[in-house]
Amino acid sequence: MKTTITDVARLANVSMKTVSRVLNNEPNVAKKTRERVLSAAKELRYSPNLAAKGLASSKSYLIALLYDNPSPNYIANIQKGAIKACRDNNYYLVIEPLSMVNANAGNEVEKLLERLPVDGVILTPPLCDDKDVLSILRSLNIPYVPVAPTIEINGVSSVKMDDVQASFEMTEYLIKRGHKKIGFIKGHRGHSATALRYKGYELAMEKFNLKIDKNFIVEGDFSFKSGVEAAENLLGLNEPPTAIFASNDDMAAGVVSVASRLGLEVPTKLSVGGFDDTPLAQILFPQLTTVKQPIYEMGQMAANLLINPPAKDDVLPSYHLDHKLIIRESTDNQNILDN
Amino acid sequence: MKTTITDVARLANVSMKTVSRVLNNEPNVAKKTRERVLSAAKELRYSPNLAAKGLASSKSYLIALLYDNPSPNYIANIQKGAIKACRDNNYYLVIEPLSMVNANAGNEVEKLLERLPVDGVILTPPLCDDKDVLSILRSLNIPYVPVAPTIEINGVSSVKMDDVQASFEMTEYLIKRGHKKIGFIKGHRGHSATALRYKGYELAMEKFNLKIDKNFIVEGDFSFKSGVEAAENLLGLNEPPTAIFASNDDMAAGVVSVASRLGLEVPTKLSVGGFDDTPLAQILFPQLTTVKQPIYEMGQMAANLLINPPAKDDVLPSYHLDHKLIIRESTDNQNILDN
DNA sequence: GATAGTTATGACAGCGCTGTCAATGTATCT
DNA sequence: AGATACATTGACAGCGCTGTCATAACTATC
Repeated sequence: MKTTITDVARLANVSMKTVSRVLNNEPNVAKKTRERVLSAAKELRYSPNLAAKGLASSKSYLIALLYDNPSPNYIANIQKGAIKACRDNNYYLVIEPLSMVNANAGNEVEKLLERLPVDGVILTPPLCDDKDVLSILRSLNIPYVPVAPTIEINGVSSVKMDDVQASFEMTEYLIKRGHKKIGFIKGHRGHSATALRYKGYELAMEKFNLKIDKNFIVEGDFSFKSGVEAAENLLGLNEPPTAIFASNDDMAAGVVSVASRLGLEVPTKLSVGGFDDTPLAQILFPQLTTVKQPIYEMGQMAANLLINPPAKDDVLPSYHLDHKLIIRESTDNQNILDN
Repeated sequence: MKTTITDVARLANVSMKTVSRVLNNEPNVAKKTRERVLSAAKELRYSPNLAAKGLASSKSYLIALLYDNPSPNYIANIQKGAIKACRDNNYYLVIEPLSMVNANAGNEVEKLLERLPVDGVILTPPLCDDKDVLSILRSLNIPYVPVAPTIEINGVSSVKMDDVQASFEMTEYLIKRGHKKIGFIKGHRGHSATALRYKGYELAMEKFNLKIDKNFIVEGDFSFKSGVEAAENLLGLNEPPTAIFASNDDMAAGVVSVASRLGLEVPTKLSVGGFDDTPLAQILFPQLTTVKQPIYEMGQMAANLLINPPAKDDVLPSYHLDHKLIIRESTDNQNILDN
């Protein structure tokens, strides 16, 4: 039979309430008492019943992760991060994939959350910018943290990375490797990262006084196929770029595949940079130089913000987490410098 | 304020218990009463409090998904399936990634489940074959369903697919397309699917009286790299195969990449078959003919078995779910037939 | 119309915990 | 020492629901 708080109380010779105090790290318990309770709990292998705690305290110890993101890799990492934070705090993560296709994501969320009284919600893109979902959450009075949102919301902290800076670094890296003619493949128009990543490229080019050739900027849509088309476009130019920076790995993979077809060896004849550090980046030959987003960390931070909310009177900033430039085999400079 | 069962009872002019009966589809409620309660509940937008239900009924309405699988794609699909089943039954899914690396997965599971009294656990490979985990589950008396387990457990139903049959079908398909010299790349030795998939290949070859050239069977380990090596091996033979069936998509991708490097056009000069239908299969050029595992369905079935367990006196079979041969661009027969 | 059998309903306790508030113990200050 | 503050503890109700069991309202039977 499951041991209850009463058992522990009896063994430690204190009241239930005191046990509860100890187990929840409440103040005002004598050191000796605390130890006695702790050892009793340990001896009985006591662990509290979540439902009972939840009922009594009207907390659920549950965090929900809402997402509608086609990338399993992204989700998996967010989940891992969020789980980490939950474990560290004896919370649990429930996940709820949503599809915004049928356009009533708001409704779905409402039904879900009315039944399951979670203590907080993590919102991933593109859900974090969905007005319906946001207003439901507000009306239900459920705390939430948007991950990488496009729009900032007053009084709500969010977690994000610095796409501009990351993109800047990749471009700068290519430049420092000797490249001057750097093609850039933009992402999907609708996606907020698209503009930011291009901005970073622009800034780096400007900083090093490299003029941006209009022909070197091609529009993609984050798909492999669009990468292929963009690469054909870029590499078919009279004076093709010596490096191509694609705004995500899938498109970079497309570039690599075109280069291979054209007999253009990567990285000796063409450097290729990606973005995201998807598993693909390591599967590819050569392995892709890319930017690792702090996805895991964002998940962790988001859950943490929900579990241990900053005091109300604090500012509620957006937390920027660190990305990382991952240098692999698809970028190099040998030939460029020799030319 | 949240509406409670008492509010509904008052509005419908019945007792709480009757409301409870109606809402849980218990028998012995007069039709009129039922309708009255239902409309009252609807009017008040009532939805039950899970914690309270759980406490009173000692059920949690929570299913846990335990996994330690490196493939985000696999996990994402299992999750989606399990969530579907949960939603249909007003259950929720909590996920718990585990790492067996530190070898005390059993311990971790125990701690987790002592605290969170879930109603059932879904186990994915390789966790579903971990003796420690299984024995913990049994001792905690928590129902569980293994997904694609290697070993059968008495009295426990599991869900799986028929790897042998799937592999047979792929091989048969290649044969019917005119191929006689079919290379096979095996998977990782430790993985149970490895032997099964090879078995299917063997059976198909036998059925069509094709003898299996030892040189055509190469060992891989499910990684892209091993696919590359295997392909170099196979395509370097004096009389190379006209088709290569790799036991997963990553290795098949390796084959495609080697073929492309060797100027061997796929599928006109070489057909390539994969297994798993990962996202990679569609990213690749040409897109991969492969086998789609019923991952989603397995997740759904597993959750369903936990939520609505078959009567005890029923047999507890393993449920085999249907895979599907997905024919894309990497297999063809034109040239083969013309030769 | 009285009896038994069945169906429909409600009263009430209690699941295991925490919040509130009152009671006690201990330290500090005049 | 007595008063005041503060730290420590416990009694008790009640979170929102369901299980149990008693009761009421029917139906069927003779």
